[in-house]
Amino acid sequence: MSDYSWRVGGTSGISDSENGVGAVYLRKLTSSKYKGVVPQPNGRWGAQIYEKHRRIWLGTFNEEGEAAKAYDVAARRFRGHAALTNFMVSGKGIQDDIETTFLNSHSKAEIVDMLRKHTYNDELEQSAHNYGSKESGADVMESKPSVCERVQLFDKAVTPSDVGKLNRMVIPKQHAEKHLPLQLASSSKGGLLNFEDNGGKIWRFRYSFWNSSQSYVLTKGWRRFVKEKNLKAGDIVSFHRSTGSDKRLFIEWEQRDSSRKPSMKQVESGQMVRLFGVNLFSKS
DNA sequence: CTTTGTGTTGAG
DNA sequence: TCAACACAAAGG
Repeated sequence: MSDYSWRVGGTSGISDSENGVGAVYLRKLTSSKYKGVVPQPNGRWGAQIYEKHRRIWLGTFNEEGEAAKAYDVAARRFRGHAALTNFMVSGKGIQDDIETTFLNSHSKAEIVDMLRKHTYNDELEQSAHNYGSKESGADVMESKPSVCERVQLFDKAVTPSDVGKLNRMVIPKQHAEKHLPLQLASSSKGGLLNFEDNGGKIWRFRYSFWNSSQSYVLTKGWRRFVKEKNLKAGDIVSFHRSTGSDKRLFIEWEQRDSSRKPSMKQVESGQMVRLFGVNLFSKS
């Protein structure tokens, strides 16, 4: 399938030579008709997506279409359900299908890693199977606790004070009143709310309204989260809620920009064991 | 050796 | 943000 074709109208000279130096493949490769797909010199296809001025390589594929699908998956994970893709249908309603759930349950790094290793479909299928059998007992969530249908409530780029000495995070009133009615918390356990992170770990925060500043805040428990995740001002904290009748809450986070080398700090701070060998956001 | 995927640039 | 291009690094 080495469809090593040249671009239409391109120069025909084919210096097939392999002279030690210099002699390069100066022929133009046929560009792909798919978004996020680039031709490789050997006739295969590479997939890539950009974020924050950086290219994130999604791997190489034999078939152009496979590369395009890889891009689609990444686009969905990086840019949301409405992202422009090659094949997927761009819907805008509630995102509650299996694949969306799967994507929401994995970090960008994990998804990219699966794409590069060509294991995405297997993982997704595995997840789907798991999901289907979740009706039996009461301990099914054991293996993959973070996998369940969820919808995003809101994101917030944490401010310096959110990660500073005040040991609290302000929840924008607009979002608090719409998604986190104070009553929800106070009624249960004295203002305590439980959030589950990607690793399935439960974080309990005190949630209350401060009259002095007329703002909704997460207080007790927040500092621990900031410390363990090594949150820095500008990082994004994302809140989700399960779509089912059980009102489970989820909290995720991601760094503001990848220029601040991630791996080391995250690893050192404990947690974050799910970073893969691949240095997704760094150069060689 | 072959192939990847990064460095880089310039267009949109 | 995006793909084209060249090629050094990575892989076998």
